[in-house]
Amino acid sequence: MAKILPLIDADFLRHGQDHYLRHLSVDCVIFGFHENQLKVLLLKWKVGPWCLPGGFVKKAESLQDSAIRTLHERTALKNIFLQQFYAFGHPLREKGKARDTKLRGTWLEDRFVTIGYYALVDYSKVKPHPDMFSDECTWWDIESVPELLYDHNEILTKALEALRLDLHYHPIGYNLLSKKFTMPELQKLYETILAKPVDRRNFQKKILSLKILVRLKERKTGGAHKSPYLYKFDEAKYRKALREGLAGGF
Amino acid sequence: MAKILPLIDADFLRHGQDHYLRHLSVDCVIFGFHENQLKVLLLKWKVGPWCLPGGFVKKAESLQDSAIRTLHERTALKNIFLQQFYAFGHPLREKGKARDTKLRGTWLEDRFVTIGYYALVDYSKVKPHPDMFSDECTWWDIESVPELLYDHNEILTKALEALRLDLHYHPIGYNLLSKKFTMPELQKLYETILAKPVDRRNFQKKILSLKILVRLKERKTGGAHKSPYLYKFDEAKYRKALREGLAGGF
DNA sequence: TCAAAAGTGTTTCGGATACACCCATGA
DNA sequence: TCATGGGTGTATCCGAAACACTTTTGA
Repeated sequence: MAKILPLIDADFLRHGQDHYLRHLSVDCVIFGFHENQLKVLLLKWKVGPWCLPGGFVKKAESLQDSAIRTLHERTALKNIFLQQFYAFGHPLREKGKARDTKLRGTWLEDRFVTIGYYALVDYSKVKPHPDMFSDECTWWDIESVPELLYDHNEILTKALEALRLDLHYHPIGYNLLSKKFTMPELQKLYETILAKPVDRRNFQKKILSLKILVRLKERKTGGAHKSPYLYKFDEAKYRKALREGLAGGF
Repeated sequence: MAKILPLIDADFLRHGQDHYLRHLSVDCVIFGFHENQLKVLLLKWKVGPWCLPGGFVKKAESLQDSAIRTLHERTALKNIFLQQFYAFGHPLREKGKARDTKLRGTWLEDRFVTIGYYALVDYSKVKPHPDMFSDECTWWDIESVPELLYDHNEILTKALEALRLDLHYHPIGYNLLSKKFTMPELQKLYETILAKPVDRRNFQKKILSLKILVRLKERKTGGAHKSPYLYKFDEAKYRKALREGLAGGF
């Protein structure tokens, strides 16, 4: 569970349980990619540590819709790639929660089980949105994430593992990159997620063999060296690959 | 959510919410293997359809422990291989629940989100345990599972998909077979889970290359043909492979 | 003109697949 | 003795990995 404070007001504390499912929250690990760095969107309360953006589940809302809502509130994006990856339910996962006197006697004092979702978004399209109760909402490099609220570091780690596994079966990049991108950019994305280097030429061969990319006439200019081609995803084939998985894998 | 009726008594209906987390349940897809058939353990209420064995989450209990408890109640087994695979949270997933008048006005009338676990157990060691509220608790062939309660068919399907994926990264069989088993038995297990035939000789080479099996001196006698060797898992190497994953995959 | 990045091959290797032969067993 | 299933070995293929050369660009 995240975003207790951001959501807290008197009414929410008293009547939240009339609108939301008790004991249940959704946390979103929002991945972005910028300047050859994998990023994650974190939220900071006015008082307290950084945490994952999260929310609660309305009484007539699916888990997925709850995650979509949370995501929209933070990034103002719609049609985001979203994947459920794990449910965290250790009874003591919310370390330090009991000390929060504001919650005493409210439904938020209870133990929460949280459903983890990860999202892949286009960094350039996101205007991070702190709400009125939180100080900041910004991107962090994946390697330099600070100590987070509760078990959120663990959730983040698990999200990254899930993403790595999914990488082998699903085409990613469509969601993390701009519409047009270069092959080196896509390669760097894979390298960052997998946390290991990949041979430039073999990568190109493999990714092109998936037949989900279209090479454009344009090249990317402005770089200090030979200008690389721009590519975009073949939407139809990309969708098909998403549905059916990548035969070869990665 | 499953096992509403099996657990129902007046006290549970009235006071269940004092001991269990509301809106939250755990469902277990228990896989077994017998006579070259992948099986799943299903429960039948005295009134109503077949369903997955499930249970509720105690207030100070982890999701995993809740699943372990459920499993123990049905199979009397401990130390079971257990894997969380998905959380099912569609608000209308419990189709037909509203019609159940017994639940009216109780905490069970509410919508439930259920966490799906699958388990791999040694068929020969299980004595299926219907409790006093349920008629039957028996093994079903995976291909001939009947129409189940709520969205349990969907849950079962998803469990099977998860098992298939995990198969590539984790050594299974240790949990589904007896201590000693033959190579053809293990092969049939893989074939049933993957739902496709595998070449006998290539299978043997591959599985042996994983170095997690030990061939025993004994052979299995009584078959109508050449007696196959018996194998067992090398416990240490098996555990290592479970932790670190199978390099080659399957 | 030159260093660095990008485009486009070829070679090599290992694992996966396909396939063949012999052996043991109970009917 | 023979049909069937089980143990073991070899040839082949394909994708992955390793590697080389040329081209373009701004500094």
